[in-house]
Amino acid sequence: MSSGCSRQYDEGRDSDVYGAALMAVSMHDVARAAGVSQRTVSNVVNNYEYVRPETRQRVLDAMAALGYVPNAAARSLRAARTGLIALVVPDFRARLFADLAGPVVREAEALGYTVLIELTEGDRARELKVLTGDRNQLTDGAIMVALSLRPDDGQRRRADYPVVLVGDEVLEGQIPHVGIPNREASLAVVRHLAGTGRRRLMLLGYAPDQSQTGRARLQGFLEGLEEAGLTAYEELLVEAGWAREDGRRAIEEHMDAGRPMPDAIFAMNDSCALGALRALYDRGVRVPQEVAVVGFDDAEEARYSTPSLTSVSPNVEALAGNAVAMLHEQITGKPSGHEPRIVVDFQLKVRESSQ
Amino acid sequence: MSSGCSRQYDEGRDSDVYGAALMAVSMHDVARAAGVSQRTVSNVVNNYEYVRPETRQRVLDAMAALGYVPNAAARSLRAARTGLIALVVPDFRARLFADLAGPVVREAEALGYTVLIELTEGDRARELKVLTGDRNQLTDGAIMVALSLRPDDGQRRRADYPVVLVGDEVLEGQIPHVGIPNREASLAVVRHLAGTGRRRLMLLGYAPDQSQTGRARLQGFLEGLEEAGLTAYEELLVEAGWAREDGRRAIEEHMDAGRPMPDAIFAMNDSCALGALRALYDRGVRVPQEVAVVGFDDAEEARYSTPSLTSVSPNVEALAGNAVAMLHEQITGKPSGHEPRIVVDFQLKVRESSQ
DNA sequence: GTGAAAGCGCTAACAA
DNA sequence: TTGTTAGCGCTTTCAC
Repeated sequence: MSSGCSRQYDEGRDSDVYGAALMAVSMHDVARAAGVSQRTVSNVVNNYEYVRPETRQRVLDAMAALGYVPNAAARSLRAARTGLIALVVPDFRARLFADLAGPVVREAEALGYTVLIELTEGDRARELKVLTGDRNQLTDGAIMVALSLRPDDGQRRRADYPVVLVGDEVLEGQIPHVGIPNREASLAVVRHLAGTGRRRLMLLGYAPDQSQTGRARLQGFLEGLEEAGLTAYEELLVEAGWAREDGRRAIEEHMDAGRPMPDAIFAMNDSCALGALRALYDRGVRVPQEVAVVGFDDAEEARYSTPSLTSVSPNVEALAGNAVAMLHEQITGKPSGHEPRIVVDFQLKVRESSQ
Repeated sequence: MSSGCSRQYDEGRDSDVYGAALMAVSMHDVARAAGVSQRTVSNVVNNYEYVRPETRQRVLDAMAALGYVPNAAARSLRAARTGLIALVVPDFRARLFADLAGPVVREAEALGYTVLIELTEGDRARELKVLTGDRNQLTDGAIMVALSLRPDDGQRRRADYPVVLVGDEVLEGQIPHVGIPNREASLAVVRHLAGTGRRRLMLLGYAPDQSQTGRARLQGFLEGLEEAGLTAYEELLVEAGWAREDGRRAIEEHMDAGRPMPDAIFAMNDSCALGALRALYDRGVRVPQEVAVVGFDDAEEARYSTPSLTSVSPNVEALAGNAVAMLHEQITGKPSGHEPRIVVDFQLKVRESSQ
């Protein structure tokens, strides 16, 4: 009962078609079938060099015959690492986060990791838990887009749980970080608009107590105005959320209130910009003839809106690639070739809405 | 050396800030600190009822003091299940797949699962591997959107690896499946168009050797025409891919070739429809006055295009919820309350493009 | 209510 | 080149 049977589910396997997903054939079973030791099977599975070809073949045959599949849990337990990394984002509805997932999965796979997804809904407690490693010891590390962390939360970080932050750099210098070139790109937008003769620029999506992202974009915007010798009109710093409805409503209210119109609108992101575009269309304001519109993120719909939307296109592949690479370095403990802080590059995609 | 020290990484932990992510404090350590047996710690961790409150508190304190976090690998190894399920999709760029991820993660979490993402790029070999369970024994099951499987691939399925297919039902009856109401919704679209006086309907995105999805939508389209007593014009069955550029190009070519114009276009999905919309706009064809346009999927951009796009909105939450529930039932081996085949409901969101 | 101990499947140190 | 074996951290059966 004990020596011959290494598993508890030998009986009733056929009837138990759906149960006990794991717990199939073990190395021990393969070893027995092939007439070798478990060690040899392990050697074959892990492509260990010094196995006689004939032995290897016998083991491979046995594996195929029995349908052997290595057990990840056992391997992880032994190796003290799971090969899993978490991608922690607020929400997949936000386009940029969904766009991040593909490249992250691809980059991770190239380094031998599998990616699992956690959704925080921007909840501070959940974001903190990632930082403090206060979850299952399931992942070797995490890439997180944090929305609600505060500057001093870095203190609470669990030292031995690798984390890379993407996006806002709330925890300056405390955690490795891959950022979006918010200030630089905003500057480039203003230069573009000023360079095509626009003089009265609106910043749409401003908020008094803003995210770092918002502040950086505002800063770049103001710097750009100054550089171009343009006036920063207070009534053209328009408060609004960053969703389409927000952009649409803000523009409608602005016009309804009879406030002076800009000749260019720089929205904090594409959603907001597209909402604005819609409002302008509804009111018969021609884009770009009367007002130019520029967004941020280069969401796919920016390319296909009517008119197509000029937008800042951050290098998402670089974002993902750097994040995964930095995480990998933390996990393997290798000295970092990357700086702990990286800002990826961007392109300004000039389209119909600003020409 | 052996009795007092249960871990090999006791020394040098502080210097080893990044290495050995797992392998932290074990139950054994907590037990020793709290002066109880490992069994008791386990009982506390798992909320076992019969633990004296005072003992429980002592254990909890020790856990907090040492920063204990349970080890998922060990637990999985013991339990013969990992609590992980895979969401296997071709690509996250396709809107619907990304939209699926959020609800799947949420539903899964409610049932105690964590979701990990695998990208197939529509590669047949990778899709097959999911079916045959020929990967790591890492997940308890998989939810897959398969693009390249063939009808008889079901044979090769590994009986004890739970899988639910979402979308196309290539493996009819062989694998539990949650589908999109392609035929029914297409029928509803034609009824809507015919009901608003349209007579010459184009189907955009037809392909000779089509996916099941395409065939079902075609079928619903044709049934609808027949029902409404309309003619199915062959030149209005327009071959095209389903991406925006495809839709745009197809319409451009159609017009350039001087082929007769429809008074309504039903595109196979929103991307394609939005491409068509753009082509019509560029050529000065008014939508919906001259031509109505309808899409499929109810992507977010459909709501915000100009004009906003009428579209079929499949119930994605239901899709995700049913898929996770069906998978869970397979995993736990419970008799299925659901049918092995489910088609979710839908809504036709009528917007400006068809009014 | 709690303790002792077996063993899940695997890797790797030690032997041979 | 291959065999033997000791655990990785956890759950759980069997005692007490």
